[in-house]
Amino acid sequence: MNSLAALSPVEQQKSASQRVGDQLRDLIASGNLRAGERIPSENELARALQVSRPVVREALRGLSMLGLVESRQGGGCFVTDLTADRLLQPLSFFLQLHDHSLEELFRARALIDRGLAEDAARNASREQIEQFKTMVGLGFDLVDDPVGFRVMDAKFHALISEAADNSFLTSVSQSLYSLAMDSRRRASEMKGVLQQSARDHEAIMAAISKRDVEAAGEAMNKHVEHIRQTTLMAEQLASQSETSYAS
Amino acid sequence: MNSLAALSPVEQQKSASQRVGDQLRDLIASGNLRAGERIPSENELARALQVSRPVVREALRGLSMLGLVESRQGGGCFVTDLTADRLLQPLSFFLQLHDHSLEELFRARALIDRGLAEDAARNASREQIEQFKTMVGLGFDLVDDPVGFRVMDAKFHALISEAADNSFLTSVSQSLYSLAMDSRRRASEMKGVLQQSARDHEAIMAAISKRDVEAAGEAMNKHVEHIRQTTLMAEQLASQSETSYAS
DNA sequence: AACCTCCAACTTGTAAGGCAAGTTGTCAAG
DNA sequence: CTTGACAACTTGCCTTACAAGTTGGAGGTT
Repeated sequence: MNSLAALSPVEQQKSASQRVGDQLRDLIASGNLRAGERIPSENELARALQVSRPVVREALRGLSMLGLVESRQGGGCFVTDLTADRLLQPLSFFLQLHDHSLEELFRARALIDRGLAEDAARNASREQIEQFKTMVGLGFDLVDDPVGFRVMDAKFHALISEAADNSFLTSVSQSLYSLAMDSRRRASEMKGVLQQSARDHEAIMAAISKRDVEAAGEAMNKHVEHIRQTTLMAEQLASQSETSYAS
Repeated sequence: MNSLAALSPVEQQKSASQRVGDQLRDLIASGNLRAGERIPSENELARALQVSRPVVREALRGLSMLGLVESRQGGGCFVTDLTADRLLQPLSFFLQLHDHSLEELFRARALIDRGLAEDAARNASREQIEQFKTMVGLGFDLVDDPVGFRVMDAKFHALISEAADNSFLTSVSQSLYSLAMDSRRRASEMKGVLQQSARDHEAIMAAISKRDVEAAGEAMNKHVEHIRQTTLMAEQLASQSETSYAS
């Protein structure tokens, strides 16, 4: 019998600033510190927590990088609005790092948007379906106006999220959407791309208005697949011209 | 014409520690600092960047909270392994904060796990399918051992994630999984629940081994639906006994 | 009395120095 | 060759100090 198995790892107590940061984070999570609220000054916190000001500062800086708080010189430190895109910003670094996972992200978006479209087909109100119809009509008018189309496209996806009524999935979907936006911008300049998107939107709208859950999911799946293909194509073209420029 | 329109917002220069943090983060993102690599000491960085040591410390602390670096007292500061679950840890706070209704989270998990099961059916290797089979067999032996079954269950879902080979979705799925774990613990004590889960696992495994993508997704969907029902039921029972105790 | 100006107090940003605690590599003794 | 202790280095934490920005109120003006 190995006596090593009986040994518990040495309790590595976290650093003081880590503990302070955790406490403040829990205060925010539990609602004791609400969005926009002012946080006691660094000196007050230091006195209250029996630590030095640098410790408090490091903790606040950490929370600031996580998007939980925001400090204004001379003004004090405040809890941010705690919106989804702010809190999910570290996510974009993760994507930047593992950039080989573009395929993964498109797959994720396909899954999630398919689900959102299904739920939209289940829950959409009369007014929302009317909005879908006007948007689809508008889309066909904007196939030669990339900027205008992208604005409409964002609203279209937002409306689906709204109809699906799932704030968590909406947050994730929007993060994925905005992450691919730079690449998408290039792709939307290409010929025929927006035409295809307009047709896709029409198919999605038709399925939702008919309350056909499965068809809505399937149409959205195809839409994301089209976006994936054209976006990757645009990326390839961009990197090719880049290398030819470098050589 | 409004002359205000010509004014650009005051260039609010970020704080020094923020800039230092951004620089280090970019070094990591660009691969100049690789996973596990040692970061120059705080004093060296301070000299190199022409700032004071507290500034460097705050930057490193921020990156540490983001899960990018890890400092050991006396040992130095190192880039972490940069695994997905470490980098996506802020996500669990986000889930905790916006207490999205349990319904939303279950719906999200249903969507994502359905997709993972579909991809697992597409990609699973021979060895992984063998592992699935042994796990399913083990599951039926553990229907009277809630603790053992939960361990197996976690491995089962982890294996699906592994087979699906999508680190992003895996992280989200695991976050959702562990988030509902406390509630799940209660539910798994109930009669028949684990029996149903074992049968669900069998159906999922069968679909995957047959490479039936759609059936795998459908089986997983039903599985999550069963989990949802029994978990919510257990929650209700718990809250009922709680109120009766309080009165 | 209402309003404006200015300043003092407060808050965050940054710098510098110092000591404690932990790790690591080296070097000498066994 | 192994082992032990020591020295150098590194992070953790504290203190003090000043710069830069914000805020609110005192005091004078209208």
